[in-house]
Amino acid sequence: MDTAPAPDSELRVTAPHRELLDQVLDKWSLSVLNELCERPRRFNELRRAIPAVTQKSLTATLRRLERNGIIERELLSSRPVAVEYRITPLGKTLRRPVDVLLDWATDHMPEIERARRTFDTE
Amino acid sequence: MDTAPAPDSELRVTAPHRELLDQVLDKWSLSVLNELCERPRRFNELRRAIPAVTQKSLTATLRRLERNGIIERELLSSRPVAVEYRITPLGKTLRRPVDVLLDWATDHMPEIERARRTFDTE
DNA sequence: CAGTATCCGCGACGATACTG
DNA sequence: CAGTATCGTCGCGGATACTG
Repeated sequence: MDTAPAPDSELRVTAPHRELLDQVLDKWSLSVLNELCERPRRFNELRRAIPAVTQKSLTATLRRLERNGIIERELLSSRPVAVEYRITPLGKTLRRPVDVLLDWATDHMPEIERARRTFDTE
Repeated sequence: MDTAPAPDSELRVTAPHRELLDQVLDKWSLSVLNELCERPRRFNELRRAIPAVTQKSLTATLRRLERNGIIERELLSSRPVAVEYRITPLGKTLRRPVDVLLDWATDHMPEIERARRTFDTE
């Protein structure tokens, strides 16, 4: 090899990585994941659980997560039509990284807010 | 307590969490972090290291990370003007969560690509 | 060298209305 | 109930030009 890379541990931020993170960590995905990690939900259950999301955005989020194999959609053949969304085994593996990230955010939020105030007032 | 929450481990996706993740995991932040984790860099060093980024976006990314206390900007009083960016202790704590996330992405990329192909062809 | 200023396109997202 | 369709807004990010 010529360019002698990787000093300690590489971050490897490739285009596919970025695209994947954009799909999986987008605005509503974490909230949806949160709900579906507890138990399967129907569409309107999710709407009620995440009041700020619109139909359109929720549908888009669900499709995106389904396409990436994170969640599953099952059409229950009942009277008016019912759909159940549940997390897949692959989706469950995403939980740990997300938890680590949210723990980081929670732990360092005070420090970050201090940094912001300092930055904003000088 | 009344609403008996948290079945296993809660995800806690609050608005501040989302805002923070948006600031810290945005399009170019991971690449910048990657570079600055190795060693401090000057502005144009970063541009060369991340060829796809524009001046404007790089500047914006650096400001945002600086505001959140993730990186530091030092103005070196040399002849033409030199600026050095380096990661802060707080910034270093972000490394682990990001690594976990990227490892997840790397590990599951094949499975995810399979899921996408399946979804797209049916 | 390290930015700032300006213009602009494009995709994300919301609001609203309609449907099998 | 679980969507689709349409319209409109807004802001990110790119392209380009200029500056201390």
